[in-house]
Amino acid sequence: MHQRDGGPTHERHRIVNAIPTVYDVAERSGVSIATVSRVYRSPDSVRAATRERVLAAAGELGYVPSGNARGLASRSTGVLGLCFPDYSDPDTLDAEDDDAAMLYSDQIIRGMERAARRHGYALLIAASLEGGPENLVAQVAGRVDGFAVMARTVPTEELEAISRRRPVVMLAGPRAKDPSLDHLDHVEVANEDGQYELTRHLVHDHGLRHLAYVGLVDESPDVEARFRGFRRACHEAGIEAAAAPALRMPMMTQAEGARAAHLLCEGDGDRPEAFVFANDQMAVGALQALERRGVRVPDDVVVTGFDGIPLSRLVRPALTTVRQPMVRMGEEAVDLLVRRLSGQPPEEPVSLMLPVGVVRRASCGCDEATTPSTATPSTMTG
Amino acid sequence: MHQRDGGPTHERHRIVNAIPTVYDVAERSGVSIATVSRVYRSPDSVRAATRERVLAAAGELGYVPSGNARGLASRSTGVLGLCFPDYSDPDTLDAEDDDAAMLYSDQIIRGMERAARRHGYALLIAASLEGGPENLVAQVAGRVDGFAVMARTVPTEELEAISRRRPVVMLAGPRAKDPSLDHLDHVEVANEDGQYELTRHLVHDHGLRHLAYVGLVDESPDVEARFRGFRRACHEAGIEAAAAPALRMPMMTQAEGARAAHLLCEGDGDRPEAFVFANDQMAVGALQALERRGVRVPDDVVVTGFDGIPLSRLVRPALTTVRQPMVRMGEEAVDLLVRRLSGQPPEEPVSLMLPVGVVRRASCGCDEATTPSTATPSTMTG
DNA sequence: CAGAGTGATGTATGCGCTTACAGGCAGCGC
DNA sequence: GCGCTGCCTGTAAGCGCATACATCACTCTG
Repeated sequence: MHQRDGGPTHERHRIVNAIPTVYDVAERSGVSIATVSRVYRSPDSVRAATRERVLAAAGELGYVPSGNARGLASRSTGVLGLCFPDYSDPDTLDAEDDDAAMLYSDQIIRGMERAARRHGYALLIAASLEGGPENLVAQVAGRVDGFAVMARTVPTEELEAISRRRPVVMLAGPRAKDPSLDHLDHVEVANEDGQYELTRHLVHDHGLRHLAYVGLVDESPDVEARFRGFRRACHEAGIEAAAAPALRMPMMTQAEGARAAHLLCEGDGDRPEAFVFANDQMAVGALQALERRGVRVPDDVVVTGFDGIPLSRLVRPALTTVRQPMVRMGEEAVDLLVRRLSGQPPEEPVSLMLPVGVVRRASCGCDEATTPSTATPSTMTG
Repeated sequence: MHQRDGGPTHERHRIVNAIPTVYDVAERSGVSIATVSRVYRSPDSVRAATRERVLAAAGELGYVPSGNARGLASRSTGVLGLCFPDYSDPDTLDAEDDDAAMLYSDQIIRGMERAARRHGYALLIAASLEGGPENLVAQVAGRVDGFAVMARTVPTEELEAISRRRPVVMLAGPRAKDPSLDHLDHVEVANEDGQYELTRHLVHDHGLRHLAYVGLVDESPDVEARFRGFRRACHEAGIEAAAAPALRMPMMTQAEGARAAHLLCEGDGDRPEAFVFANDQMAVGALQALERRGVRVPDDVVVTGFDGIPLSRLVRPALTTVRQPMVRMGEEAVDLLVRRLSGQPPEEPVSLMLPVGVVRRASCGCDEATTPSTATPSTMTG
């Protein structure tokens, strides 16, 4: 059936510019397709002379093994995937926030790519189009051995169906709000503890009592966790709600951060002593807005962020923040996937909570040189 | 041959946790596999009632079409690829430069991902491991419909063979130093003209005559082009070589930038009036080093960068630089690939040179508000 | 020198899907 | 009533590779 000697079924391969296949290489080097395959899969099992002939023919033809065929026959692709949300507005390609917004998912991509490569995998990435085709996950899922999904990127039910049959790890977000997904591996960071530590630092070490939390976007479990940490620290310090209000912003961009800064400054003279932002981008925006208003940081007001993006170190004053190990998150995700792929399926789902570190810099009044402290590393299973 | 009724050949599918296939869905919904396939490929060609049944069965089974099988049968994968160099040192995971170094390839990834998604493609990325397996390209090439390669990521001959049969576009670097690759599409930015314009700005508008160029790494055609632009501007202004020396650094990191700044400051009192860096990272490193030395920018010395990374806007003083449209570069690459994939093969190779823009900010003595100028947009074919 | 053992290669099948092509079955005009 | 036309569905043949198994040419052992 697969003879290459001019049978009409393979006429296509006589077309000049077709992509060469094992059959072409086999014919040209005078061996069978099995031998060609072996040259690539297990070179040692082929006599050296034969191998050379085959490789020479392959080189002349520009032959590259088809990943599709290989994957189909061997039932594995050697590719891992990542689905992440596309936060950016496609119309504001060169806008300021566009670049900055990139950092979070980029670091994860980088971490995953790096770890994947270590394990011999490539990485397939796909951002979910805002209101785009739902089949995104399916597209990815159908081409990879396993994949990671950033929280709230994919409809729960779809994810549930897919994840029944292949390894999926969830990134960020809560452990598994939805019980139908609690069999998934999961990687998150210690959002609550990190924000708790940072807030505690402001209260204890700097003696601040009037704090404002900014960035409580609904539906973001990460931000909710951070807010819980903030409230817990306030509560423990005996600061009542009135002194620790929260500002809910619709987005977490630099522009919103600037807007929030203005709002807080115009609050009838009782400006909070500290603006505690839910992420670095907003804090950076606020820093710039405050500079324009002539409000000095940290002398007049303390500002903190969350994430530890590179910018946070470079703005002036440098931003006190909580560093998230985003690259590592990607790496851990890949490690989990690889473990699932090589291990026996019946294994307990794993949930990793990566430690975060409070980074004390100038924007809270600390010296840049101060040693960072580490908050609550923890790993749990089940 | 493909009956699912218990023939021993398909026994595997009776195993509990196997990944479901068209056969399983077909059996469960009482149709043939062709109909299942049609439900996904051309839903309108299937009666609504039948479609529902099939989708219901698919949902219950957690069925996802195999991208491998689909790709094999339809001879296209719906995936585009990118091979990029991995500049980062794997041992310095949390080092400063690690984050910053990310920006260049990341922006391209982002641009490609975005454009790919617009065209219905996913993106497969793979960094070339330093001294790693050569088959990287092959791995990618075998799984995609077409791909982009960042300059000097892939051995020429390998690329030549592969690119004979499928679309490849080259990113950055010179048009095609190697004539065996001159059939490739190519996207680059106007490095020389950008650096020329920037240098000219320093000479004409700020009256500087003593400039030092930093970052002439050998083997980087982009940096070489920039240096040519620098020299051309100097030459035209009648500045002789002695007044415009060049410092060759082995890397283009922030640390190297800082080192370069120190070297230039210790040059026996005749410190240059301007440090012209080949990229933003070095310039940012220099900025910090100079601040520590108590050298004021731009009052004591002017500093400029190249790239227009987000940091450049946020450091103080904000960095005068040349903005490269890196995201757009990725998008253009994808557009070229898509065009090749949908068009008739016999089409002239295309070379795009994307325009860059001089961004005048505080580090050269300009106000941040100054309007950026644009250097030499151009597009050529052939 | 026969038979067992070994290494290199060929043969044949199927991985899960797409897609021409072929059929079945309505409704239509004649 | 008959053939025709369209619509829907089934049949079957690969897509390019991996791999179990068969084959073949030798070498080795007794």
